[in-house]
Amino acid sequence: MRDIMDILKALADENRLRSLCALQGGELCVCQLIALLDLAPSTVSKHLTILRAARLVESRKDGRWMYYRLSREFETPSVSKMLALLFKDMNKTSRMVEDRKKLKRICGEDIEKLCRRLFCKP
Amino acid sequence: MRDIMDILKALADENRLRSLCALQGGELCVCQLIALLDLAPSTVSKHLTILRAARLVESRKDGRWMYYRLSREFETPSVSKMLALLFKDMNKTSRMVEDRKKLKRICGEDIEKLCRRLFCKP
DNA sequence: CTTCCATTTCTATATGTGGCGAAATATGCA
DNA sequence: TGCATATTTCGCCACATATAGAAATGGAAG
Repeated sequence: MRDIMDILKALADENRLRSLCALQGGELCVCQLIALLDLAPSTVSKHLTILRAARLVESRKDGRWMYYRLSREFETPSVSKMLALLFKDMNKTSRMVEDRKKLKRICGEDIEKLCRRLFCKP
Repeated sequence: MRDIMDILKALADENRLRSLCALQGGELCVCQLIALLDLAPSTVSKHLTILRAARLVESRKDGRWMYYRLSREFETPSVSKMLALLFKDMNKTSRMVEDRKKLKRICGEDIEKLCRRLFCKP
């Protein structure tokens, strides 16, 4: 029950849903999600912590960058199917159509450059 | 997107989930849900308003009593399937097992008597 | 028409949550 | 070692939300 509530609470935020949807295309670095959501790094990090606590995403560290991806194994098969159904509806929304376009641009960019741009350096 | 968020936010509360699960067995009067959840009438009423706004439940008035039931038609077929999967997991939790027992007792009682007992009358 | 009463609406309050900025952490590189 | 930097943690604030109690609502019954 606690697990189910954690999952449902994790899903009940627009920016976390956007993050999950973005990860459908494969793993993303935190800075890419920051660029997508247009939120402070600390805020995005917090959201990702919540998603990971609910076991909806997994992370791996590669050098200076932390990559997040959708979990391979979910709490129960039901959760996996629920998420698939949720994505089916979500992916149709105009918000997600926009996000996919934005993400395409972000992923086309070199991560080093993206980070420099994000943190406003000379 | 707004609709999806309304549904997910409605699901992200334990007492609202308990209400939905309870309604799997058929419609219930507000006072029966009050007895099940053991919350103030105004609180339960608010929860039901949120569930109805998300179109997860429908209501019908019968005399002095208001009955709630799960919606026949959901926003999209995905929502209906999602809910079925959610119930599948939820119904296994000890909380829901308890609730089903409690509900059986509540439904065995006459509604008039239940209400009198709830509002502590002589 | 008045009273009763199940439910809802209104008001107040306490707790939870999303957001940011600053400081801490951890990693790569010179 | 020491510096640069991507991410997380911490502290705080604003706002949302769950809750209860009081007052309002709208049928039922007399």
